[in-house]
Amino acid sequence: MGTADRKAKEKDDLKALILKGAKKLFVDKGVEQTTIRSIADSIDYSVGTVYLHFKDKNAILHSLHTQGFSQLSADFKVLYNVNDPMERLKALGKVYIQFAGANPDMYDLMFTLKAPMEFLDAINEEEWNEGKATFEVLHTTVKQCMAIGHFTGHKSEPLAFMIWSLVHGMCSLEISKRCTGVNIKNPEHIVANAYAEFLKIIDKI
Amino acid sequence: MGTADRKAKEKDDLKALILKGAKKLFVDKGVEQTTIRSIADSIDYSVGTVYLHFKDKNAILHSLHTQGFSQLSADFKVLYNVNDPMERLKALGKVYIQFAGANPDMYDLMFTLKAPMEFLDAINEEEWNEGKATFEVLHTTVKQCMAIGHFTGHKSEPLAFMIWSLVHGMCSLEISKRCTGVNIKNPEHIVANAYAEFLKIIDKI
DNA sequence: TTGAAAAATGAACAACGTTCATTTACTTTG
DNA sequence: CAAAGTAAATGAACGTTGTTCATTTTTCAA
Repeated sequence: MGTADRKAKEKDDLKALILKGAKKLFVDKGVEQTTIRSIADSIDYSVGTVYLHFKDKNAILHSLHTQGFSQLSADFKVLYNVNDPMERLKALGKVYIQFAGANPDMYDLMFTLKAPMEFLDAINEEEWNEGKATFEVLHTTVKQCMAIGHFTGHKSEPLAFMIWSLVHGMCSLEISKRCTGVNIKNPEHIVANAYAEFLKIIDKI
Repeated sequence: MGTADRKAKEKDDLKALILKGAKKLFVDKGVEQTTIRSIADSIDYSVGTVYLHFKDKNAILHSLHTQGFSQLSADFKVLYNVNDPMERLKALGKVYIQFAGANPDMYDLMFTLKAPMEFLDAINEEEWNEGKATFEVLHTTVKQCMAIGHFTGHKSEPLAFMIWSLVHGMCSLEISKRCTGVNIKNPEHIVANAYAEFLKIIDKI
């Protein structure tokens, strides 16, 4: 059935078009400006059409969140060239921080906002594949560091989670504007400076 | 003028009553259920009356956020008994994590949600006094640790921020449900286990 | 008692996510 | 080719939300 195939393609195309409009609005204006109506308007379709392709707004935000992880994975590609696991670990954090700084709304969606997780709950999905894959990159690197003699006396998984928390925490505090107004001397460099302290530490342990 | 004083007191009383209703709703049902209407209903006043005492919803949420910091400060009081700064630093993180675990919505409001910061922006307030005071507790403790020979080669402020980020990051990931579904072996203990790794580290550096 | 000032009200507004009866477009069939 | 049937698209309508403000009610000094 050629027509059925074409129909299926058109359906996929429209779904992609909706996501494209949603992504542009999201990146340009942020989450709260990304309404179903504004998405529909931006691609010259009605609100009802959006709901023919997405169960609800959480489904759209989950798709955007998945796109964000694709982008982060792409950013991680430069790490393939770094053979020394310790150097790769250091670079990993740096790339992560750069991603968060360059895409604060997307970062929020990926790691803070409830919408993507609510979508997973709604479809009875236990696993968070995007997060799992990303954590695995870090965890693997930590294990490789340990294999060549670093971090003795530590457990790889909690240590990896600690490192994730450390870097996530900095990004989170910055994005939610908790760094300014706290009497920090150079608030604009505090994340970089704090990360530098972390780098000193992992060379010592 | 006795009547004027009484009027002022009644005004303050009603403001406190609104906050009390808001707090109960916030703690019991979470942020999104804490609507102006539900607050007004819970104390048998109309929506308009709420707006006579608070500029907008952000003002209410900012007041609740301040109450949260009062509670956190109270929780910190047990630390006064801990004389050794290193032990106090370790206990500080523990109390912080316990607070976040016991009051996830309040923690979110204090350290993640935009509302309280938007309120400060709206009244042209540059400083975030609640956050500043809390960070100062940590920063002071870190400086005291350094004064007795720990953390040599580190800068107190970025290091303190790094520690804050580390602990905040763990709480944030847990509250936003980013720990489960990531294939971590004991997700229910990951925060405690990761904090244990941190404790090992600060003893080494 | 009265009238001005203060306090409280709740209907109304715009914007949101969401639904669904209706209309439009397309495909298949006789 | 026309008619019937199916799929796609529509947008008005619903219930909530934060917010406003003309109106009503209450308070209190004169």
